[in-house]
Amino acid sequence: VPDEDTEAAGQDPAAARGTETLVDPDPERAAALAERATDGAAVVTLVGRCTVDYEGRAESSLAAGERLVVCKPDGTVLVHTDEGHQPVNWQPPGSAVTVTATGEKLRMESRRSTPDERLVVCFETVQQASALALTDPAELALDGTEADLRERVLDEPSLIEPGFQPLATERETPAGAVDVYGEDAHGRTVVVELKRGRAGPDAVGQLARYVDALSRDLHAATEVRGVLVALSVTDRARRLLADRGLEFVALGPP
Amino acid sequence: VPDEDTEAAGQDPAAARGTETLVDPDPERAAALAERATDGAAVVTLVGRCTVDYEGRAESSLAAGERLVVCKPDGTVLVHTDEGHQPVNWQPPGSAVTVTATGEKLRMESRRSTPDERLVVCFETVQQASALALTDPAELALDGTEADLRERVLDEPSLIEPGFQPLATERETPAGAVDVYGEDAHGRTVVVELKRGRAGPDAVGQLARYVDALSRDLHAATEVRGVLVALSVTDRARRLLADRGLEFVALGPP
DNA sequence: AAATAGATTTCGTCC
DNA sequence: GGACGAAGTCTATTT
Repeated sequence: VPDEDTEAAGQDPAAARGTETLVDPDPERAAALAERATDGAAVVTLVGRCTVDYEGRAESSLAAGERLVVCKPDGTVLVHTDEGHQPVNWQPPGSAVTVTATGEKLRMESRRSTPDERLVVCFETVQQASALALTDPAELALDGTEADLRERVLDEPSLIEPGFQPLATERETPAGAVDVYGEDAHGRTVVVELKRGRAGPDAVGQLARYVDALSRDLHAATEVRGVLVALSVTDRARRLLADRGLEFVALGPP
Repeated sequence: VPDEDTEAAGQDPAAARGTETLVDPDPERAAALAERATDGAAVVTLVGRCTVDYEGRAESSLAAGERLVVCKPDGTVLVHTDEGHQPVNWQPPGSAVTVTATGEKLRMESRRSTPDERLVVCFETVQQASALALTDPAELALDGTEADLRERVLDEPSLIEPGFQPLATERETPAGAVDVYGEDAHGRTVVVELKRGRAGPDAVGQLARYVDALSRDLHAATEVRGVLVALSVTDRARRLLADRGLEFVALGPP
C-alpha cells in the first residue's frame, strides 16, 4: 500500500509558512497535526466522517456524516455541514480541546466551564487534515450600526423633532439603560430608543419599559415621552406604539 | 520552478470521493476548483491573503490578512480569521457566488437580494484551495429547548400551580402569540411566557405586552394573570415582575 | 463572573 | 415574502 499522505515538507513554500496538509492521514498523524491548534499556533481543519455529541446548556447528538471541522488557536470549534450559515455544532472561544488517536478513530473533545459544556467529535475517517498558520493584523471597519445612528441623532437632534435636546446616552433606569435621554422644546423628558433597521414589537416593549421606569422614578407629576427611532416599523409595532401613546420617527444610520 | 500543486488524481481514493486539494495554486486553477461550489457539488475552502468588502444592510471593509474562506453549495460564504466563533464577514444561504481569476488575483463575489447585499473577497495569494464532496444524511437531535419546556408544562400543568389548566399554545393576541394560555383554579385567565434558561428584562417586557393586550381584548372586567416560567430570573427582571404584578415559576426543560 | 442589549444576527414557522 | 420570536445564540461593555 503506497503512502497516500501528501505532506508539505522541506523547501516547500507552504511548509515554510507553517501550513501543512495531509490527505487521508491515519489517526496518529491527524492528531499530531491537530496539536498545532491546541498549541495556539494554527487554525486546524479536519474533514471526514464523524459523529458529534454535545452536552451543556442543552444536549444534542448527530449521527455519522461527512463534515468540515475547524479548530482555532483561541479554543473555538466549528462543525460545518454542507448547508447553512450556522455550524451544526460548535464550542465558543476559550474552550480547551484535546485530540486523541484511539485505534482507527480520531477523537476530539472540547470542554469549557461557566457554563459547563462538552463537545465530542469522533471521526471514523479523516479525508483531510490541515494546519493553517494565519497572520491577520487587520480589524473590521463596520458602518451602519446602531452606534452610527446614535451619532447622527446627537449631531443633529432636530432630526428627532425641532427643539429636541439630548442630555445623556445610556442613561440608567431601573429597567435598563436608555439609548438617548433628553428634553423636548417644552422641557418634557424624552426617552429615545434606537433601532438600526425595521423595528418590531420587541423594540416597542423595550421603549415602554424605559418610559414606565422613568415615569415612576421622576414621580407621576412629569409626563415622559417615548420615541422609537428606526428605519421603519412593522404594522403591529406601530399599533402597539399608538396603544401606549408612544411615538415613531423614521430615521436610519447615515 | 517545480509544480507546487499537490493534486489528487487518478486512482487516488480522495479524488474518487470527489475531494480535491491544491497547494499554492495559480488563480485560474483555484477559480476552476471554486466552480464546484457554485455548481452545487462541493464545499470549497480557500486559504490565503485577501481583502473583504461588504455592502448591504450595513457596510464594512477589511484590509489584507490571511483567512479561511468557506463556500457551500447552498450559497453560504464564511470568512473566518484565526479568532472567534463568528465569521468576520459572511453571506447567508441563497446567495449567488461568482469566482474569477484576474491576472495574479482571485476575486470572489457573492450577491443576494431582499435585502440587496454584496460580498467581495479579493485574494492576493491562495495558499490552499480544496473542494470537498460532503455526504451528510444525518439531522441534529437537540434536547433542552423551549419546546421541551412547553411539553413539560402541558404534560404536568400543576408544575405551574395546582389547578392550572392549559387551553391553548401560541394563542394570538394583538401583541403577538402567547406561549401557553390557560385558566387558574378560580377561572382567571393566565398567560404563561416560557424561557429555557435564565430570564432577563426582555422576557418580562414580552410577558407584560401579552398581558396588556389580553386585558384590553377581554375587557377590563376580568383580571389577567401573567406568569414567567424559566430556570431562573435576574434580579432586575424579578423587580420588574413585582412592579407589574407578574409572577415567576422556577422550572427548566426536562 | 454576571448582566444587559446589539447583531449584516440566523433560523424556523406561520400567515 | 414578511413578521415574529427562539437560539446551546455570540459579542462587546459595564458592574
